[in-house]
Amino acid sequence: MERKVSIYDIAKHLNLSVATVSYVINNKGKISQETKDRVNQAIKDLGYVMNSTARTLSTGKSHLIGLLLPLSSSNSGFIQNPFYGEFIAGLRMEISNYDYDIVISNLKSIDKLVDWISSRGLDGLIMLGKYPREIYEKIKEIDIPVVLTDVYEDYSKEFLNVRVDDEYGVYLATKYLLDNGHTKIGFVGNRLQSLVDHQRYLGYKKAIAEAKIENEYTFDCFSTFDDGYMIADDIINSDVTGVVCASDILAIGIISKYHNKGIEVPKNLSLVGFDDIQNSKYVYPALTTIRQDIEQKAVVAAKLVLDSLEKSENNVTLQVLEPKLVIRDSVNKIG
Amino acid sequence: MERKVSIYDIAKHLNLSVATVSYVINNKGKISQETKDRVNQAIKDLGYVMNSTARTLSTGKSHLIGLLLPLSSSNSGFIQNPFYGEFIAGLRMEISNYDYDIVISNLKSIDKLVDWISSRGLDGLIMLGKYPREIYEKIKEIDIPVVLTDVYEDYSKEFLNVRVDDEYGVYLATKYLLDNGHTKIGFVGNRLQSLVDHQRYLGYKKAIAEAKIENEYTFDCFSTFDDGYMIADDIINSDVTGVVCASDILAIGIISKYHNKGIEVPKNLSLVGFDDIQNSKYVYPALTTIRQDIEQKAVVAAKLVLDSLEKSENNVTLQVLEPKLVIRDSVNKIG
DNA sequence: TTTTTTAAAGAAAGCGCTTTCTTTTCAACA
DNA sequence: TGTTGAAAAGAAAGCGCTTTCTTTAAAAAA
Repeated sequence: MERKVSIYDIAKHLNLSVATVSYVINNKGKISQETKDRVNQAIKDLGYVMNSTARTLSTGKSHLIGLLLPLSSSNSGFIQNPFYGEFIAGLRMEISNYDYDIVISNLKSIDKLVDWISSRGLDGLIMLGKYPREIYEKIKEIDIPVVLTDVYEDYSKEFLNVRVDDEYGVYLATKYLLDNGHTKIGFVGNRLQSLVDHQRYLGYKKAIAEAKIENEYTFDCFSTFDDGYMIADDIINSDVTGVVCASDILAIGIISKYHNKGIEVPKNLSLVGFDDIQNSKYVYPALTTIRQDIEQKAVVAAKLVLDSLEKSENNVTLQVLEPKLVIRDSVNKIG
Repeated sequence: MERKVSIYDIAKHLNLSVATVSYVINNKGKISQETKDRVNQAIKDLGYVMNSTARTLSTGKSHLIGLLLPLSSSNSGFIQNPFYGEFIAGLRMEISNYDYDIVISNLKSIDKLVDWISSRGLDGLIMLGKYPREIYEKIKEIDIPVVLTDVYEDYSKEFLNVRVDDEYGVYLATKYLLDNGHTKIGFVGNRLQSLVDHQRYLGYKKAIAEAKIENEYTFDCFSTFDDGYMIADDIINSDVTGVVCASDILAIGIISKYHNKGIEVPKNLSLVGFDDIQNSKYVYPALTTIRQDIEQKAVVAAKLVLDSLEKSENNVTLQVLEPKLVIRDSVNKIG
C-alpha cells in the first residue's frame, strides 16, 4: 500500500494551497465553483481520504462517542444480559445518521474513566450500568455531554437521562392482572435495594390501591433466573394467584420451578414480566410482559448526546420512554 | 476546565525538553533515573494525561480495533442474535489486557468500509457476519490484520480466522442421539445455502454413516424460530424420533410448535440444538445442545489481531474452537 | 486611468506528540 | 592537561489538518 494521499498532495497536484483544499473539503470560505470542482475531481482521481486523526488534533473534536459498559469481572452480569446487544444495535442505527463512531472502552478499572475520555478526546459518553458515586463527581468536571440510562439517583440530574417509565409499566401490568379478576397479587423484585425496582414496586402499589385492595404481597429478591427459581417456593406457599415480576428473567425462573414441580402455569399462577426480552416469546407459556424498547432507548440516548453536540441548545435533559403491555399466554382469567 | 496539560508544560515546568519527557513516558532512550523520577512526579502533580490523538498522528498507530457488525437494516438480524452482546463482552475482556480500544462503525453502507478504516487509521479489524465478495477483495489491499469469524468461503484463507468446529459439534450431537437408541434421526438446517450449516450437516452424515445407518432425513430451512415452527409439521409427519438442529433457535421453534399441538417433548421427539444460547436453559424442556463459547471466540479473535500487531510473527492464522455437548432434558432414551 | 471594494487564494502557525540527529556534560584515560 | 567516549539532554522536523491573517486578482466605482 502506497503512502496515503494527503491534502498536500492534492494541493500540489492542482497548484493550489492546502488551505484552499481544506476549505473546499469543509465547504467553508469563499471558493470559486471552478476550483471546487477541480479539487473534488482530484480527490477522486488521487483517491484521497480524510485523516480524521489529524482533523481531531487540529479541531479538538474527535467525533467519537464513548460507550461505557459495566465492567464484568469474567462472565458475570454482562453475558447474562441480552440488553447490551440490542442497545448497541440501536446506537449504531441512530449514530449512522451523524458523523460519529462509537468507542468501547477497555478499562480494567472505572477509576481510569476520566483519563480515558480525556486521552481519546471523546466528544460524548453514554453510560450503561451503575457506578460508585465518586465516578459521577469526576465525570461532571469534564465538559462533554454524558447520558445516563435507567438511573434514579439524585446526581442523575446533572446529566442527560433516558429511562423507561418503570412505575407506569408495572402499573399497567398490575392493572392487567386486576382486569383478569385477580385480587391476590404479588410483586417480585428487589424493591428495597434497587431504585429501579422500587419504582416498579410503586406502580404495583398504585394499581392495587386504586383497586381498593389492601393486601400487599411482596417477594424480595434479585432479578435473576436463579433468584426467581428460589423465590418460587415462597410464592407457591402463599395464596397469591398472580404476580408481577420486576423482570422477565425472574418470571422465567419462577415458571421453571413450577414446571419442575409439575405445577401448571398459568393455571395455578399468572405472571407478567418486565422488559420483553427475546426469551419471553420462546418460553412456555409465552410470557405476558411489559415491553421496554431497548433499541429506542439507545436511539434516544444517542440523540441526547449528539443533539447536545451539534445544536448547542441542550434543552431536553430527561427522556422517559413509555412501556407497553404485551399480552401473551402467562395470565389466566379468574372468576 | 482549564487547558489540558501537554508534555510541553511538564517540560517547561522541569526545565527539560519535550524530547526528554517523551522519552521517559515511553521508556525509551537513555534517561537518568533522577530525571525519570522528576518527570513522573511532575506528571502526577500537573495531572498530565497523554493525548492519544497526537500520538496516533505521529506514530501512525491508532491503537484502535474496528469491529464490523452486520448492518441490520432496521431491527432485522442483529436484534435477534444474542450472539453479539456476548461477543463484545469477550472482546472487551481480552482487549483490556492490551492497550487498545474497540470502535464500532457507523457505516450506512459497507462500500465505505475501507475508507473508514483508512480515515480512522484503524490498526486491525474484526468482522462479524458475511459480506459481498468484493468487500474482501478490497480489504485485502489494506495492510492491517483482519479476522473473519465463521466463514468457510475460499477467500477466507487470506485473512485470520476463528470458528468453532461445526462438523465435529454436530457429529457429537448425532452421536448422542445414537447413543440414546435413536436410529431415525433428522438434520434440520440450511445445509444447501449456508456453508456453516453444510459443515454441520457433514458432521451429521459422518455420525450416521459410522453407525451404519443408511436413511438420511433432512429438513431444509433457515435458522430462525419461525422457520423451526413451520418445519415442525414436516417433522411430525415423518417418522424420525430425534433431530439435530443447526441452531438452538430453530430447535426452540420446533418445540414451540409441539407445545401448541399438545405433542410432548422429548417423549415424541428428541432434539439437540447448536450454540447454547441463553434461551436453551430456560426453555421447557431445557435444551440439550452443542455449546459454542462465543466469548472464547471473541477472545481468540482479539488475540489473533493483537498478536499479529504486537509480535510480527503471525504464525497462526486459523483457530478452530472445540464445541461441547451440553446435556439437558430434550433427549429421550429409546428402547 | 486611478482608487476602492470584494472575491479568491495562499502563507504560516498551531494542535501534541515522536524521533533522528546534535550538542553538552562529565567521568575515565593517556 | 588534554582526549576520548559514553551518557544524558535538547533542537527541530514532521505527522495531516484547520484557521487566522495576508496577499493577490479582478471587478466596481470614481
